[in-house]
Amino acid sequence: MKTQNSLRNVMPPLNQYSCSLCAMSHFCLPLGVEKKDLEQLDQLVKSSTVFHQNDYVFKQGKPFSKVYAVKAGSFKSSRIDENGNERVIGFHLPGELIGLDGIYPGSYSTNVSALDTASLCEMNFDKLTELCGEIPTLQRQLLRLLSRDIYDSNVSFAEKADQTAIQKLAGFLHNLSIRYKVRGYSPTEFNLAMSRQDIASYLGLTPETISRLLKRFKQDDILTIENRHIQINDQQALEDVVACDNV
Amino acid sequence: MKTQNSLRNVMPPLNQYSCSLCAMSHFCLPLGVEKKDLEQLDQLVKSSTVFHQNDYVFKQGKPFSKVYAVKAGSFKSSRIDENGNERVIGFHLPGELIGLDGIYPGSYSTNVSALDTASLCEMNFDKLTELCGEIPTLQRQLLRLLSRDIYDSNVSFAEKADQTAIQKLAGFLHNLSIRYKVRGYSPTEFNLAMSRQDIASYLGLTPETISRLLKRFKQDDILTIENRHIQINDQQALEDVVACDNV
DNA sequence: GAGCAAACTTGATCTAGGTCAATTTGTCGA
DNA sequence: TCGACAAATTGACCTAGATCAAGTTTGCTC
Repeated sequence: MKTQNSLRNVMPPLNQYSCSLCAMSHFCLPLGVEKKDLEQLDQLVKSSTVFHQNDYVFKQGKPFSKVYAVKAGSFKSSRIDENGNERVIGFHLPGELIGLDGIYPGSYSTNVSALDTASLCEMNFDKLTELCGEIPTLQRQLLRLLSRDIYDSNVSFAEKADQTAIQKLAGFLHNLSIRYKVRGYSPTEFNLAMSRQDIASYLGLTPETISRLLKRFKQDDILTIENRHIQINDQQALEDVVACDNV
Repeated sequence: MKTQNSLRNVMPPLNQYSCSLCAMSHFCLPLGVEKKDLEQLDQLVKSSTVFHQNDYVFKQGKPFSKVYAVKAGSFKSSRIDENGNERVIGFHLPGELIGLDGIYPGSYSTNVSALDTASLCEMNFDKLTELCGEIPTLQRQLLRLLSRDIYDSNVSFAEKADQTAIQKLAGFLHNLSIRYKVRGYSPTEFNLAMSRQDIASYLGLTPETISRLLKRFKQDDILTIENRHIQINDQQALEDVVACDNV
């Protein structure tokens, strides 16, 4: 049974109410924090709030007070522009922190919603920073996670710059694959939690283009895709497309 | 004399060796920190390292150990891709922190170099985080500054998405103007510290396009520009271009 | 202040990906 | 199981901005 589940990005069991028992602790805030200190962290974490598809965690402009850690499933963050168009900023997988963009302005700057049935841990940010004053390793990890967001956006900003549409899409799929792999899911077979529209918005393309490019990948046997179920048949070819656009 | 200087983005005097005396303390780490605590911060800050045009602060891949605060002048950060092409990530003005992207990977992920004669304060990051454990307001401000980078990149990512070339350029100039204004420089007359090539790279355009668009702005009397000296004649028109592309 | 490389400008042409419009397919509530 | 609405696909066409190729300025070095 375990083998079968690991083929898909299904959720791990939700009945884990402690950081020390959580499967995501190696990606999340507890990384590096000693067991005895984790008890203090546990006390300020409200675990496993469950969300269903399209449920909002928070909306753009809402006063900032908490940060969230993805426990299972996926979330998307987006912003609505003055014309009412949604622009997807990112997708969040288990172990990733959400809401860090709200510290500076004092209010959340994005909408965050669940893409499938998913769960989060909630932490009061003021209490978390207090605890960071007492536990240096926790402070260090919080800073690392903030830095990761900066690092990731710098790298992807630079990479996307001169990429063609097909390179962007190949890079996106490869990135998803890596992130699933690191988390113990299959890197070659998973369900896309997001719509073509979401992917297009995130990559700065149109749904029509996504559709046409996926068709090309299918024709070249690089991947098998049916609706939102995707299987990567040739990971190397996907990487080759990212590296060079003359394919 | 003071009045004349304030018209341009000239550097403030460099002989300020204490955070409590620094003109940028309201944008930088000291914000919100009490006077008595600032003495401790002063002790770990190495002030006013001077850089000349094209001098590197650090290069991509160098082990992370320090963060830097811009004291005067401007810096650019960029990444070099596998083909050797430079991609500009951002421009940094006084009061902004540099190097925060290095915390997570443990090495700097960008090249940072001076665009003109400029100066920095250096801080050992481990010592800084230690001090944050003792001074909650300092910790809070460090977190706010990290969060600002995330916030800014989210917002600009979303904004640039559906913008035309002229909207991006108008937005860029308007943003520079605002940042100068906040820092007490003239918002309407300043020198562009960066080349057309740098602007193009940052906006995901070509130098040719930048050149043609600046010409349009000149023809429409929205701005006067001679080489790198720029004067914004109609700030409102600039904002109108950003808001709507049918101009 | 002469010489030269780098930065910038200008014009002509081309194309990747957007736009618009018409189907087709999938989903979900009653 | 049906019906209606949203998501995805497909095709025809178009345009913003890239590319390529000269020029022209600027500013730096000796």
